[in-house]
Amino acid sequence: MTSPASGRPLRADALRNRAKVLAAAEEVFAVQGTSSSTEEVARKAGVGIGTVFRHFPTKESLLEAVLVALLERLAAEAAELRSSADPGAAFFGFFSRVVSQAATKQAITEALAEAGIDARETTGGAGSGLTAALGVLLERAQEAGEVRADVGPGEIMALLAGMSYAAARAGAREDLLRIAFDGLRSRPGPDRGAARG
Amino acid sequence: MTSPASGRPLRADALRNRAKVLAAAEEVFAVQGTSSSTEEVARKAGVGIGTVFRHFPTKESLLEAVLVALLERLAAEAAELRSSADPGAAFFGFFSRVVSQAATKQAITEALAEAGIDARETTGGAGSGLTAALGVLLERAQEAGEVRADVGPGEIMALLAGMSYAAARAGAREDLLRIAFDGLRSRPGPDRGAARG
DNA sequence: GAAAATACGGAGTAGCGACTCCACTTGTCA
DNA sequence: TGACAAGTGGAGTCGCTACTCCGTATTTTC
Repeated sequence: MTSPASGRPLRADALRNRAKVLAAAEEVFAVQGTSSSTEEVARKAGVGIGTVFRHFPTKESLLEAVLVALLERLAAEAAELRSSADPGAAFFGFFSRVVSQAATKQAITEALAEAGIDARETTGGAGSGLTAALGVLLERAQEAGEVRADVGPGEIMALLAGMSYAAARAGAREDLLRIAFDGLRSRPGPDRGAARG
Repeated sequence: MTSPASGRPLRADALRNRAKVLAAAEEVFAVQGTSSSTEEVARKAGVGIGTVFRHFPTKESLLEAVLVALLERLAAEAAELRSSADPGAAFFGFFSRVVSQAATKQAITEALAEAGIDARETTGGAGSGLTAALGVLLERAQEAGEVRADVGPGEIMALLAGMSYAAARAGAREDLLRIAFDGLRSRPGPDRGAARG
């Protein structure tokens, strides 16, 4: 992602500007939501609008780049916890961290929701790295008996997105996580038919 | 809401049109999201744009009217279940129903999220009726030992909004509800410090 | 059933936001 | 260091959408 698809590498100043735009976009989208204008991003980055569009030809492509960057960072964090001595704490701690970040950074919720869609369709999309890293954390926590055995990474991604959404709007983050975590820890009992549609 | 704040009651045709607009707005917002244009609503209702704006002077006021109507309907449903013989089934069944509706009707998720904000601030806003009705269902389920005692209506509203969001984007509705319901049923154990931020 | 009051429809206005275009600047390479 | 390629900035275009205005139609009232 540091050189154009066709031809030479980017010029030094262009590379610098690209990074500035990406950073600015991340901040603007995180705080004010993804419907913020491209001009706002350009202003924050200290470049002209033309420059933004040169690097990211549509708003959608800019948004996508930001979301991918967010997901990659989360995936890296998850990967670091892979060999933690306490798999339960690693899993639940990571989950909490993501939700608490999302409460102030709206873009994360959207990234998770999109990645969740990907995960369900098993398309090797943007979120596959996070899904994979999360899968390892999940598996280890399950082996340690800290998380019920009948859930997969896809459900966790969806739960992550849902909790992030709820926490960002209504507060009550800790109460919600308490409920979700107890649900994740509980051994599946006999089906009481409660989830009928 | 059937006569203007100042003066005479609405003319018969105006009353008719108001209802048509409200119904059309509900459908359009539910299916295509709340960023659909007012013109789309007018077309669906079979009236001119001028008529829409005569009844609802801003788009925001139209949206609010739709959301309030949705919340009132949900509150009425909840109220009907108040005297059910099986409080657990009543509570969980209602919860499932709302989430499964929200999966296809985006407006519901937004209404719930707004109501969740209301509920937390104890503002007697649009969602207070639903929060109250839900509170009764919750309390009865708690007395019957079907739901843990340490959650209140506010958390349930937030959970409802979060699950609706997740179910609408990522699917996996039943899996998510299974986790959430087990979390709601579980007796609160010793604090394992998992919900730290 | 006619006058007065009320409501309707939809062309028109205003403003915003994504995206383009090109004269000008900056970096690269021999 | 000069020539050329690459990149920049921001005024301008285009399309979309919330909202207004007013001539016409409908309802109510007496």
